[in-house]
Amino acid sequence: MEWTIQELAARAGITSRTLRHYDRVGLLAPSRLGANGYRYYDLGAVARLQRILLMRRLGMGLPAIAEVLAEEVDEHDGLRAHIAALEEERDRVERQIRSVRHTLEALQAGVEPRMDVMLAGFNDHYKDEVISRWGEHAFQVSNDWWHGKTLDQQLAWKQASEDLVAAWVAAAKAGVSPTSEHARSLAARHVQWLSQVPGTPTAEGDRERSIEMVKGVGDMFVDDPRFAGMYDDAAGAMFVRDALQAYARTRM
Amino acid sequence: MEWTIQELAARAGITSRTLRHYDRVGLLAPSRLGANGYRYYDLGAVARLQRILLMRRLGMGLPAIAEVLAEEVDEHDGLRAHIAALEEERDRVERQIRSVRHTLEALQAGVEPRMDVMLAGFNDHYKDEVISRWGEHAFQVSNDWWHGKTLDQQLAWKQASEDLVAAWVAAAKAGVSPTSEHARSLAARHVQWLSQVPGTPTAEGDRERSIEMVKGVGDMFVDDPRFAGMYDDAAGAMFVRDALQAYARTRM
DNA sequence: TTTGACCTTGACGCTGCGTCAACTTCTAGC
DNA sequence: GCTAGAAGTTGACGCAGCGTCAAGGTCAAA
Repeated sequence: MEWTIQELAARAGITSRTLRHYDRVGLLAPSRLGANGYRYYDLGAVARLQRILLMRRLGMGLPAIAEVLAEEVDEHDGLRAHIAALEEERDRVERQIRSVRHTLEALQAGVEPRMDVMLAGFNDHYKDEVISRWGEHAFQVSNDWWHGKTLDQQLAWKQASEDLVAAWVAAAKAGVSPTSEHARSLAARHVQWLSQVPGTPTAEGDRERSIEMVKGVGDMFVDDPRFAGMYDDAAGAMFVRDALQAYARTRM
Repeated sequence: MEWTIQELAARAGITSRTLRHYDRVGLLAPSRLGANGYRYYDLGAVARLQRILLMRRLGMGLPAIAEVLAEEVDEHDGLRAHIAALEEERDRVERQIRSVRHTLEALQAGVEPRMDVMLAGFNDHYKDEVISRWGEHAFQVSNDWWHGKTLDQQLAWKQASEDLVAAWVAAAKAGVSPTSEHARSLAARHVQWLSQVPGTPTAEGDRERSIEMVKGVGDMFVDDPRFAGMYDDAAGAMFVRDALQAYARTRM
């Protein structure tokens, strides 16, 4: 028994283009090639195609399927790995749903859903940076913490951050010295504010790493262009940095 | 305040390539274009970019985002539609997980996980065809029914289908007439077998549509190349068709 | 022999950028 | 003022998995 490309395609519920594609990428060659160039498929090819389509329906990529068919990988293990990947995908979509719902709620409450730039390091957006700066664990914990808050709690946190920024800006404009008592109290407030977030060294009582983190946060104000918009001039950012560093050196 | 492309990119946690892309596709143009061709972005552009990134993080496509920003679509409605789409995606992944788990079980039980071709019309693979032939409802119901069965039940169903095919083949080879009593009893058994599946007209007691369906199933044996492999020759398929049609005409 | 269905090989399109390549322009230190 | 290096620009290809023409050769039935 032998089938033409269209017959096999109809039988399998796919198009002939797909079969040509599989031929081209080496996934499924026809069992016979006519003198006219026509592709003919026998039972063995049909069986192989069925395995391919089975795996494809399960969402596997063609290279992965090719690997399995080449028996480089055990089929059971391949499927198990695939289940794990699917579960992760489902969880990702779950999180997205929660996130969009949250956004919608915030919009309906008349609040800007965009998180404040001072949250840098504590949301998904800055995930990579947080991980590289404070480790995977810190991201996981702080991210879960943030998403576990109610909208009201998030608003309170946002308000606190805005108050803090306003205080910093006012002090900078007033020409206060970074080592003055006022600057130190602002820095203390800043550290206090940061230590609310679980996963940070400060929250975990790790003094050595807390000091490093506070210094690092100070540097970010000057070095990181994402913070550039927060102050009218570079001097403001430098003031915050210097105040935080002085605090870290002498009060922590 | 104004930023260069790199500054804005760093601020937003994306690359300059992305910003150029957004410019090219008309999603976000720079607020100013230098005489040297450099792109400069102001606060308005930053705000627009933040809205873009917010929506993108929610998984929306760029054209959809552009629509929202063009205010052709209400933002709330857009998000609600997006939530619905995400929920559907999550459910789809859910179903996939169940399907793969099922496949793995079947493999471990030493059973071929590929459903029998006689199930055509009652599994995902033939979804489009079932829907076009018997409607969306039939697909939903029969698909849920199939996936709700245990492995043992599926195996029993599969065995019954194989017995039925064997009986048909034997009768065809024996040269039985399609209108003979033997052929009629086989047809009755076939209809009985099909009526187990909820969602079919037969199972739902719709006599008119049952007759149509049985005739249609008969036609499929001859017209549909997916059934071609079930019998050694075209005569076998024609025998099954004729027997089913005779049964539908006289006994239903 | 014609007609229409089916076969072939290109080649572009889609999504959202990543990643060279080749070239110009700005910035900072000497 | 010079020069190095960082940053800017516009192409253009690549990715996954085919869909979808285009242009032409082949086959089966009337």
